[in-house]
Amino acid sequence: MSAALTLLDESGPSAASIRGIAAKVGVAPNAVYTYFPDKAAVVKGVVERLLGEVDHTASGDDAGSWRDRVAALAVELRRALLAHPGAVPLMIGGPMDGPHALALNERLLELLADAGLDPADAARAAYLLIVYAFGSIAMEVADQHGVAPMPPEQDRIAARLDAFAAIPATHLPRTAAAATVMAGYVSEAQYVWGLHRVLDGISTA
Amino acid sequence: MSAALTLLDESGPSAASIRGIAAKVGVAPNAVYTYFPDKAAVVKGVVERLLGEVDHTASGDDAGSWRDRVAALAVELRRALLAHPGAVPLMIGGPMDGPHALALNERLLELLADAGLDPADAARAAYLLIVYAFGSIAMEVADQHGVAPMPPEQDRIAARLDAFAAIPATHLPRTAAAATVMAGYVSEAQYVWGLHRVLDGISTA
DNA sequence: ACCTGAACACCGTTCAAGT
DNA sequence: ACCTGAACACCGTTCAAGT
Repeated sequence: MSAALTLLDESGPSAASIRGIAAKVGVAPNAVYTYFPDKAAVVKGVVERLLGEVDHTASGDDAGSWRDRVAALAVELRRALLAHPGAVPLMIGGPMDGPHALALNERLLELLADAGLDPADAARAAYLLIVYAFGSIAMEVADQHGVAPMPPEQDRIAARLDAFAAIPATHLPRTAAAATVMAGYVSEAQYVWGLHRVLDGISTA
Repeated sequence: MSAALTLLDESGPSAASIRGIAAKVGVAPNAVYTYFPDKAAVVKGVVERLLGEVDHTASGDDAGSWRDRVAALAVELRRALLAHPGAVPLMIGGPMDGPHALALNERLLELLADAGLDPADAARAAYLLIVYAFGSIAMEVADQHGVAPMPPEQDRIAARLDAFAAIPATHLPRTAAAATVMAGYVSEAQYVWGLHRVLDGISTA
């Protein structure tokens, strides 16, 4: 059942309608209410399903430093979420308190405890990392959804350059220059760079 | 006209419907299409209106360090957005490329240039700060919208404690402990703490 | 230019009824 | 328990028509 849900947001961008799901499963719209009390519950199910796709073993059990392991987990999270970009906007819509969300948080807290942070600092640092990861991924999806079905990265860079060419360089000189700079970066590189700045900040806490 | 838009999302949480707006203005639903081509344009207008509410002078012209000025701007941004919590989910829905969004970005780049960052680092750092601020505010709104119309902070802390009391402490010991820790923090304090960790990270770049 | 009434193809959700 | 048909109160959007 919930398998059909993810199949749906693969096809449509924000076509996560109850009626659409029912049609895809080949059933009447109201039959969905046998399994879910309302649409919010369906969305929650999709979010949990997606978070379950995150491979926690990506942060190896004894691999490198705690920083590398946190970074690997964050990159794996991004990979899992960007596999279904249409579902990403649904995550920030409501609180993430399902089992898979909590398991991810637990894993993160373990890694931060290994880093030597006391529980209070680890709690705040974990929240910071989660805010950064989900915020970054959500903005990435928001900035690109408009061009049709997922053009390759190099084409999107060109599109970004075109879009920012309209920025009035005389009135907003720094923004125009920054746009040129950012257009040269691959999204994942920016994500990883920001992640390491956050990790730097946490290390000083 | 756009004044009526913000008035609307003050009243309703996500009642930003075209028909609802039209009713509030006392006009037929389709009359809205005289001013906006479609709903996306209306949303864009609301977002821009809200970003225009940010007081750029909050980061004083010659006050303290560049860090204090960036922090003041970020806190002012949070204040402006949380004044209309219902509109926050609309911001991450689409790209923010309006005049006020660009002006905010320009101001941020100025402050980072004052900090001595070269244009390339300033561009990436500005994006990181924007991701953090909007991501943090969006998650803050997402975590609390469910309890009716904005209970005071101290009540929400109690609610958070109740919500996390259900966390299985045996299976997720660190998450349970972290939840207790986080419940003791005021949202703005966590926001400012994370902001300074990000600023620490930027300083090391 | 600005507004209306009426209609189109959608929503989420409920209710009574069937197996 | 699981599904259906029919209906309710909504959406965003279009179109022809009025001033």
